[in-house]
Amino acid sequence: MDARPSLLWFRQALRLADNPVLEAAMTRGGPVIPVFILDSGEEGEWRPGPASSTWLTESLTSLDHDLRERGSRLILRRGLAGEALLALTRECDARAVFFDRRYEPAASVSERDIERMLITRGIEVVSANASLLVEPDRIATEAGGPYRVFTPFHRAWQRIAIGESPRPVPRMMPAPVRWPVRDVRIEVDACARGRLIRDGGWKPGERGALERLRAFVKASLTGYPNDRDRPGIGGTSRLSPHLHFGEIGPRQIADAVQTRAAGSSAPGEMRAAEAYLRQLAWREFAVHVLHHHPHTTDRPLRPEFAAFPWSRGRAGLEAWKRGETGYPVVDAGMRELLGTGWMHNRVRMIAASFLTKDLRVPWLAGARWFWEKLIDADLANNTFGWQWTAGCGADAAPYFRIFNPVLQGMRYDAQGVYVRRWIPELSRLPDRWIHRPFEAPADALAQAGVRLGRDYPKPIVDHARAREEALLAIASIAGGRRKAPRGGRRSGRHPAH
DNA sequence: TGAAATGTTGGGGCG
DNA sequence: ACGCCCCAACATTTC
Repeated sequence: MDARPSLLWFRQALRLADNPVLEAAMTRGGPVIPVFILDSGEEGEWRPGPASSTWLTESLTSLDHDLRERGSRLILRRGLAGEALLALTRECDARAVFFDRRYEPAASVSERDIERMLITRGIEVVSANASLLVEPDRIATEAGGPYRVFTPFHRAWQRIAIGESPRPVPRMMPAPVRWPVRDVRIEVDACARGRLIRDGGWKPGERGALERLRAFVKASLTGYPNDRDRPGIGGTSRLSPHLHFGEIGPRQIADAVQTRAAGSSAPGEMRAAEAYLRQLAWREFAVHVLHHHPHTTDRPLRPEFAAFPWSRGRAGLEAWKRGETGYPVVDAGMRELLGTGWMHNRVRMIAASFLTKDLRVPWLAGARWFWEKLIDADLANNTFGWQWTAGCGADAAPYFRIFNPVLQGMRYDAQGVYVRRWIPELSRLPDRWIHRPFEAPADALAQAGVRLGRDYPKPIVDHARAREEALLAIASIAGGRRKAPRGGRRSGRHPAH
């Protein structure tokens, strides 16, 4: 057996259980030396923002801790990943480098370059998929191209993902190693826990991810189909940041969910499992689309949207960012984002629809704000979600699908639990008005202690009118095939206008 | 993974 | 008893 060490280059699979990269490295024999490299070049124009970086720091600390429990540790390096890996292979006399594949444009170009460079230097390179049930190149349409519609993608994905996905492998540990070099340094400092992490109740790292999965399967999976769209209820798994950094893998999640469903006689359990797995499919669809259309991080998938008449003003965007649009469910979401680095998915859709359609702010501006503030910021999912909402992406909602923030609020937060949590100044308003304080009679506002325009803003746009204008805007780029919407009346019943 | 406008239906009040 | 109207409820169409 070759006693020369292997480098285990952690990228977005920051875990020790069900990690095919670690498994491959350990199977190969010889010492395994774990390393993480902070290289902004891997991220291209989309460097992680402060929220995501905070999580990463915590996650690396956690991974290092887990490794140290068995006498190993995580080497951290800064700089170009290729150079750092080459230097480390020399310092350790490593013969091979193992890493987890990534699929974002910059990262996948980078890893190909690095692989080629290492091979020319005589280093063996092994990569593996640790992030997806189905990698983006494994699925193609009849015509051999990438999918652009979810439903057929989902069918194809299910055949592969559910049919042949092997059981996850248990937690593995690199054996204790006496480092052959002295100058490798761990720079992960035990920095103060970020406010977002603390206030959001998060626990970055593999242990936190597994706890979250177990709690979700036990307490919330059964109710998932009903509860997942209600932001006032903790009905979602909240695994998104853990998944993004690979503190847990989709195979572990699918296994836990299916095991639960198989062990139950209740028919609802199977339905719940399918509903949740479907969300994993959406996640992988986003990766599929970005992988095959790398320009979509900055440009619409549908080219006709390059001519869309976006609004130029900044005021709407700024009010949206602060959570001061005057539409409670939108503002609650934006404040949840600022306070915890996370936002319920239903509310993400509502808030994104409001920005791109009611305010007609370019989707990229919203995508950049989410990118900066989300602890689960993920290039494929963020890009996909924004283009989907804006109507310019894959399987996009037709542009005329415009969310009504009042109706959405009443439908999914009927008791106003979510709005009251994040907008306490409205908390004494009765349910009837909680999603439309601007329509509440004066005495109801007075009784609740709300002075509109002082305690809570008046709506910055009239939704009914904004909707008409958005429909006109889409008609203007539709090549004259679409007729302009009828009517165009103002609602006439809006106190703020 | 919409909303609003428009069309249809059927029960009940009422002359 | 009957036709007419109103309108809520639901379905369909359109944006």
